[in-house]
Amino acid sequence: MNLLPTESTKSMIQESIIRWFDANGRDLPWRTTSDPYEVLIAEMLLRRTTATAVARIYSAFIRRFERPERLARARVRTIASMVGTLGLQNLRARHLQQTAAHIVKEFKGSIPDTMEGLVNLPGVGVYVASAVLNFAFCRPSPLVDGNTIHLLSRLFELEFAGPADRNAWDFIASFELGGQNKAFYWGIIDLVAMVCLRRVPRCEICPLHEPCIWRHKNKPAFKTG
DNA sequence: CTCCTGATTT
DNA sequence: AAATCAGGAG
Repeated sequence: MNLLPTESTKSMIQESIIRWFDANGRDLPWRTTSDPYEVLIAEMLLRRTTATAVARIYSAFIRRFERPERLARARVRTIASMVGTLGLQNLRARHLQQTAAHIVKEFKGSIPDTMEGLVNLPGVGVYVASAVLNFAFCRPSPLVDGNTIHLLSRLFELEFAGPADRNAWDFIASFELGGQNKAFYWGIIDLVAMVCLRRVPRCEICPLHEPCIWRHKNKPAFKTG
C-alpha cells in the first residue's frame, strides 16, 4: 500500500483525464442524451456487461420502450428477449419492468433525482443511482466501478478490496470535479477500455504515463518521445 | 457470503 | 478454463 497522492498530483491527473476524454472519448449512444429515463435504462443494461454489447441493442430497446409507461406494461418475457445477448436477462428484465412500474406509480413517470429515490428502485444500487445523478442530472456524485479500481490501482499502486470498498469511494470523492464530473468518470471508463488494458496496457499513448507508478515499475525504459 | 447469467477477454 | 464486464439482491 502506497502513500496517498498529493492534492496537486490528483488535480493534475484529473485535468489530464478530462482533456484526454474530450479529445478521445467514445461516442456511445447513451452519452448523447441527458434524458433521465434513457440514462437510467443504459446504466441498468450496462450492469455486468460491456459497453459494446449494450451498444448493439440500446437504440432498439429505447425505440420499443420509449417511456417508462411502455416498459411498465411490457411482459418480462418480452423484455428478456430483447436483452438476451447481455446475460442476466431474466433478472435484468424483471428489474427493468419493476423499476418502470415503480416510476410510473410513485413518481408519475419521471425519474427521481435523489440518491434515496433512485436506490429504492428495483435493480438500482448505489452505482447506477450515482451514474444517473452524474450523467442525467449533471450532479457530481462519487462513482466507483471495476474500471475505477483498476485504474487507481495501477496509477497509485493502491490496493482496494473491490468496487464495494469504502476506501475507494472515499478516495474518488476527494477529487474536486467542479462541473466536469461527466468527462472525469467517462474518461476513467474509456481509459480502461481503450488504453489502460489489463494484459497489455498501451502506456505509449496514455495521458497518465508520467505520474503512473505501475508504468514506472513495469516499463522503466519507456521513452516519452 | 452467494447467486444471478452469458458474451467476451485473457 | 477462468476472469471480467458501467453490480445488486437476498
